[in-house]
Amino acid sequence: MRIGELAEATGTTTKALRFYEEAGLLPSPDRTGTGYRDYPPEIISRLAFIRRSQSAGLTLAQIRGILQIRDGGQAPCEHVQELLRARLSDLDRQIAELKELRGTVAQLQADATTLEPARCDPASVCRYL
Amino acid sequence: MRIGELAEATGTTTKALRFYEEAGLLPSPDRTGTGYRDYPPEIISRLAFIRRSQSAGLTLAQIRGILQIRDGGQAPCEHVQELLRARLSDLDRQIAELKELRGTVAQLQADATTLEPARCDPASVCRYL
DNA sequence: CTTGACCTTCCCCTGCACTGGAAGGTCCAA
DNA sequence: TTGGACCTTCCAGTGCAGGGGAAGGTCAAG
Repeated sequence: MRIGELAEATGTTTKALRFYEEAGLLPSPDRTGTGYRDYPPEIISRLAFIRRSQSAGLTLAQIRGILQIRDGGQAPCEHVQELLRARLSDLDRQIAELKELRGTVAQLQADATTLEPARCDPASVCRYL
Repeated sequence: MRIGELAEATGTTTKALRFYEEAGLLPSPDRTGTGYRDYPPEIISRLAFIRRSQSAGLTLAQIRGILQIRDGGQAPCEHVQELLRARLSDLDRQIAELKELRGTVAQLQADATTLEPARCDPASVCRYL
């Protein structure tokens, strides 16, 4: 199948497909006599995997790592487990950071709506921050 | 004061100070006879404001907006209130998104540690994702 | 035979907040 | 006078995941 068909079948763009190839996530496909990329149907499930991985918040570099293990003939199970563990603790950290920031901003915002401007000092720009 | 002193006094770098000037957050300072930037001491409180704003999660573009209002002779109170409101709801949205993602990833990770590899289909790369 | 949709490679652009480094000028102490 | 620490400008790159668009080749229908 041609690149446009594949893009439509997988809900992505031809730009992204060429980019994935360049980035080592997709193998270089065969070419037709006139140089058009000619993909085998199996490539669709590979792209489905890429999309599932992305929606789990993995980066393309991490996904490439998994694919390389699989392409090397191994099962990437343990590597995937490790990535998921790391991703989870990273998410916990991010959420905690954002919650703390939310607390700070909420306080600033509360002050800003209840306190009177109270003679802002122009030199310090704004007393609400 | 020279740029290096100012950088040290405010805990930033000379690179960042020149960048802020270029980005319109700092006014162009006077120059010495040989072209060195020569900052007045008041600039320190402006930089303190920039740092406070950054730690509240505002972007440099937003901070520039506030500074421009102040430099135009107005008090930026209302604008700041609006920015904080927007920032707060944006944080709430981000936190909700991350929590949802966390739920997904936690489920994937739980499956990955409890389920046996169970004949992964190499064509779909990894059954855990 | 031409039109329009598709394909190719190529390079630059996006947002964010800087950082690194090169090439050259200046200041101060030994 | 020399050396090192400072300063200047300018250009390029970082990470992330592509997007935009130019210049040109190809395919099928009318």
